[in-house]
Amino acid sequence: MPELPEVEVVRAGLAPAVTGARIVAVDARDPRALTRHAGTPADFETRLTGRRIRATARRGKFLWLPLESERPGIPASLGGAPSSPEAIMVHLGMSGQMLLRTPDAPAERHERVRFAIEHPEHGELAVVFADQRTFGSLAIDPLVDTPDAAPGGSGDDAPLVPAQAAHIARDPLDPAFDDTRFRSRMSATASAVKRVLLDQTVVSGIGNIYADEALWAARVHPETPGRALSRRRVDRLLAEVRSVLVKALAEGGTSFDAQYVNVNGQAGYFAHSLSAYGRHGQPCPRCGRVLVRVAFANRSSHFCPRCQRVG
DNA sequence: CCCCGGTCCTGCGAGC
DNA sequence: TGCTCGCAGGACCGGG
Repeated sequence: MPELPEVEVVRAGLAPAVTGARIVAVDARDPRALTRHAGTPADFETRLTGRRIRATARRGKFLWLPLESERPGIPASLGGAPSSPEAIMVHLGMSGQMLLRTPDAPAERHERVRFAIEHPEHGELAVVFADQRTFGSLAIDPLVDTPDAAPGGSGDDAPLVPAQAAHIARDPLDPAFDDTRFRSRMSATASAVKRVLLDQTVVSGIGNIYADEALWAARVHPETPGRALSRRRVDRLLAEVRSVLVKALAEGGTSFDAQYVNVNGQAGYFAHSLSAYGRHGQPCPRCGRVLVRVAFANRSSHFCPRCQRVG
């Protein structure tokens, strides 16, 4: 559910509170939140305590907090050897939340990890990772150079990306997104176009909701083989992908239930603007035909059988 | 190599 | 009214 717009809302919400803040304490109370962390929960806690957060960054649905390279207490200017760059990697999965709370705030219902931070201007805060379905995870991950030397993602100019996200394509709102590569990947596959949109190595940030919305807007049937789309149709689809992501971002993302919320626990408004997703049985906003839902790749596709045809 | 489908997890709501 | 079961899906992995 958290797709690009939702993760960007979270990143932008965290940015002013965590940029420049020092991590005072870490409580990794649920090891299931650290399944992608190479060490133990205790290792996660001790390696982060005392570190300073340099920035916030996002590529697709992956969010990370780059850390200052200086080791705690030993500035590089005083001869302290800088550690190789690393970041706190965050993936919200299906139901993960990053919440900003007061230092003494009671535990959240599905709280997994809590950071106590101290910001030079805002003072003490708690950053809480809560996650009902436990598909989300945190990790300390080394940062590696981007092959194209462009910034690793939105929010940070450094040409660095977490190793765990290095294989993920840039997202369609990234200025360094490669349209040509996207077109060639699409035209080279027999896979259904929707499967390609969901493939994070082709284009990142799109999940089931925005895939269905973009396909509806572009009048493309989700099962159309990628290679059956003309260049013109691929360009139109990519333009609609960008359009729907930008609109959703402007409305704070899509919230159906209490799962997706911003850092203050508030819902987004884009659910009211959905044209196809979750609207099966209701008329197509464009032609009036009843929208349908069909099983697709262990999830569902929602589309208009009149506006969206294979081929 | 390419493509597809199974798997993890928890809470909710539809339906009996 | 109370229970059970199916569904929601992001990313990864293994089989065909």
